[in-house]
Amino acid sequence: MILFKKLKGILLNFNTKKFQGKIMEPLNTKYSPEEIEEKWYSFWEKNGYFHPQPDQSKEPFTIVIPPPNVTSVLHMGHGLNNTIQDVVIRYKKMCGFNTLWIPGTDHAGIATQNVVEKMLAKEGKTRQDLGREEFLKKVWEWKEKYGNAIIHQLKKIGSACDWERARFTMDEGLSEAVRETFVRLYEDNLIYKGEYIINWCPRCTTALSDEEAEHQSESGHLFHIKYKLKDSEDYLVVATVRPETLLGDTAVAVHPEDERYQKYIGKTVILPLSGKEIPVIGDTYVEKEFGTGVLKITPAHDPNDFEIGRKHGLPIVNLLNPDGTMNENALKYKGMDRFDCRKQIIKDLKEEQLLLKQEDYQKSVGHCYRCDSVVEPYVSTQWFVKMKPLAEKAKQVVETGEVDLIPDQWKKVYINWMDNIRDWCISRQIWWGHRIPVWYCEDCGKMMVKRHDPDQCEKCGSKKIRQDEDVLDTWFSSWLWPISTLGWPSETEDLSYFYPTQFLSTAPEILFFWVARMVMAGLYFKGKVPFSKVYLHSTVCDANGKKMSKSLGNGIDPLEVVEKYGADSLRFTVLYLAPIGQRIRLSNESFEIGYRFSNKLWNASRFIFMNTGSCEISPVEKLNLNDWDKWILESLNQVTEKVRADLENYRFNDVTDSLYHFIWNKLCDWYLEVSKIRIYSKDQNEKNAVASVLYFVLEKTLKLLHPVMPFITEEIWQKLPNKKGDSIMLSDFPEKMDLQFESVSVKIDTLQEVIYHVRNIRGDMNVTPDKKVNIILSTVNEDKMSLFQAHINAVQTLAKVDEIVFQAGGEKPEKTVSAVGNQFEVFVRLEGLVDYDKEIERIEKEIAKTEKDLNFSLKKLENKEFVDKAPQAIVEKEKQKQQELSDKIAKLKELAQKFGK
RNA sequence: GGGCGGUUAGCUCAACUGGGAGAGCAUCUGCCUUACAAGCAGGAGGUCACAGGUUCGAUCCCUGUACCGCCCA
Repeated sequence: MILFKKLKGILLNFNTKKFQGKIMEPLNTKYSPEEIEEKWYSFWEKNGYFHPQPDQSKEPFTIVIPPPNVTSVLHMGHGLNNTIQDVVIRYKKMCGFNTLWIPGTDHAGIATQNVVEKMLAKEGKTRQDLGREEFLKKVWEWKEKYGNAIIHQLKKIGSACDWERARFTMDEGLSEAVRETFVRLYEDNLIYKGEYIINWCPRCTTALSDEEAEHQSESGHLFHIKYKLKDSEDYLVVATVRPETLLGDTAVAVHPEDERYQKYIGKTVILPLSGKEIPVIGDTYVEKEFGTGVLKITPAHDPNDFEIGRKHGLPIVNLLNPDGTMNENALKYKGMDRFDCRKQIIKDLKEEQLLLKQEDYQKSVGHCYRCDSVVEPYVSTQWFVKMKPLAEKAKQVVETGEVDLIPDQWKKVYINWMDNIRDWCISRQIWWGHRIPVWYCEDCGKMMVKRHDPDQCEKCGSKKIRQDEDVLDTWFSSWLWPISTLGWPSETEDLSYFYPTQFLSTAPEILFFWVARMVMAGLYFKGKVPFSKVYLHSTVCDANGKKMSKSLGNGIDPLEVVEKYGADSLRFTVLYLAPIGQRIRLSNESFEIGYRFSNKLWNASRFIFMNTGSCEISPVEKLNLNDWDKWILESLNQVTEKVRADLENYRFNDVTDSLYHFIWNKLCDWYLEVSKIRIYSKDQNEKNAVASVLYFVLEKTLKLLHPVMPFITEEIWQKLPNKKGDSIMLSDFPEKMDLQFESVSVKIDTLQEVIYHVRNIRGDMNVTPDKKVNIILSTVNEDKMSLFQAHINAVQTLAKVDEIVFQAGGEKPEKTVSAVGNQFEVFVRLEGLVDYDKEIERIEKEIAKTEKDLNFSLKKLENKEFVDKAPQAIVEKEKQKQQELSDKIAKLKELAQKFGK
């Protein structure tokens, strides 16, 4: 067998030499993505196809990439997201837009600092050992060395990004944008500094925004603790999930209408373990039904308590050091780690018999989104952006559809968030990032917020000024991304031409972090929404439906997939498997879908090249088309229309599905097979005609597929005799042609039905493909008769038939096996004896099936209400169906009777 | 606790505005037929989660239940 294959290869290679005419040499026998992908990527890049210039005669179409972190490596989520963007960019380019896709990276303050600190830790050093300036130098070195890796990995999957416009959030220009933004918002009273409760990561020792604290459900306990009343034997029982914070309690609260506790309001309780006296207050915030109905108030360590504390003027007692150990306010627990402290306090409460009850309870705990440590609600002085004024307009543009979220359901989520928006904590206690442009005078205490670094105090002239130590949240630079990458705050030509952008594709989890804030920034600083369409792509999961993540280690490396199956296979597969708004489940084997499809396309193309070398290719308009030609052109027309519509509606899985079935099931299974008749014919005119149609269809098909599979389509397209231009990337996306070929589909359906019946009989009767059969086609319908007569060849070739005899109705011929079609019968003549038992079994099975259908149809038609109320067309259809089924049953019964004798 | 999705063939998912459900993979049978065995031809496989309701008619619309997932608190 192996020998045979090898021989086949040699023969093919030998044959191809003969075919070197006006057509370039055929494709390699084997589809090898690695041999073509790099070649074409550098071809596109070298020729500047990714790098547009503002051109007033053309309409721009712009996408900004969601900038990946400099610390991350390409994962499957990027694979999917960037495939989607690339499909849109390439499609729009082929539609004649002046397209720009801006790539870039994000400095990822906390994450990057963590990486570099870990490196230092290996040398036994801390960032404090180096000092701020030296440390930042190290981070930049690291960034230059490793930070661009991810963005270049995007090239492997074919991304048509304009690399000359690649940006980084810490670039000079983008830093200027950040500073301008900060100062302007401060001047407009939208940025303020204040002491509030924020999320604190004790491991990163920095504040986090609400969005950066990820809440997870964990099993814990609800502790019932006895708080004794002052000068009394009476006591209150407080229920809490965090007993370790009780030393920071500054009140105990009950609902003012709670009959059990009303009388205690205004009294004083003794705080366990410390003996401190704190008041009992009344507040409607307390839920009477929760726990015991008595709430301890710890303003420094709970956001709700913080609010109540403010309302009641309670003192704030902070128990924690920035690193998560207990401070002096924790009295004898000072210096202990927060988690050890909890254990110790529970133990001590038990010993003093103050712990009355401990019940299981599911609690929600915040974790740092960068290092996963448990974050602490923590009171400190931070910088905030006032969100309400910005949110108002940002909400409106989504409500009106000026910014369209796809799929639709995200609108509600977005609007809900905007309605409940809270101020944004933007200061971070780290070194890597945009330093806050605020200076303080050491002499007079003056605070200055400046666009340019000052060298002295503007009030007292003192030179002793120092800049705020903190840096800004990374998202404070990424929310400017659509404007800053185009040059803002400078009014550049790029900005005025390419802004606003048209499309954004991103992961749903950063809808608030990033998308919502970009809308705010775009509106506030530029007066225009930053994009009109936002596509929130599917979540990429493993085969078990678990989200792929680094910590779970269940990710699939896209680069390994590209190496094994090729970028086109990766792209096709992720789109094919990602229905809009759903999860996408991937395993390593999933990519075989794309690979098999690539291989199919490759081989189909190879077949065409191999057999048409000597052909004269003419425009299809000049050809005398047969029914099959018309049918494939009509099918092409339909798929063109559908693919266009689905691309416009971002239904990427429908795009891949339509193309898959057109290419595989129509072009390859039928048209290519039937074209073999003419391809192998001796008549050169016939050969020329079919070759012309084949190339026409192939060229259009490749273009339709190019946005999804850029490499393989370019490789094949470049070898077409009928290509025009330098690259498929620059060609026009196919448009629907004006054809009037709808009527051929009925004809081809009938022919396919005949072929299907013969194949079915062959299968049932175990006739191997090497044995040709003779058949009799019987019909009283004249149209069908002439159709069959005109297409003898197709039936012969596709059903492996030798001789066809036509018969205008009448008796079933002897020694045949039969099948009943729609207004025709097929009789397959079998050598030797026909197995009558088997034949009668076949027919009876068919009768049973048909009768079931007929009964259903009759039941409907017997229903008066159906006939009266259903639309006329539906009733007609049903009647016709009933007629066809009855006819079929009559024929089948007639046949059965013959055997019954 | 609030919000948003989902439940269709053994598995993963489709089905445009209601008119007796499709694909890929897996499976069974036959086949190296001169593009492709990563292939071809044929077959089997589904009370469309459950219970009500609207309708001549419900996988599709409405209500409720169960289970799963995501987001927010």
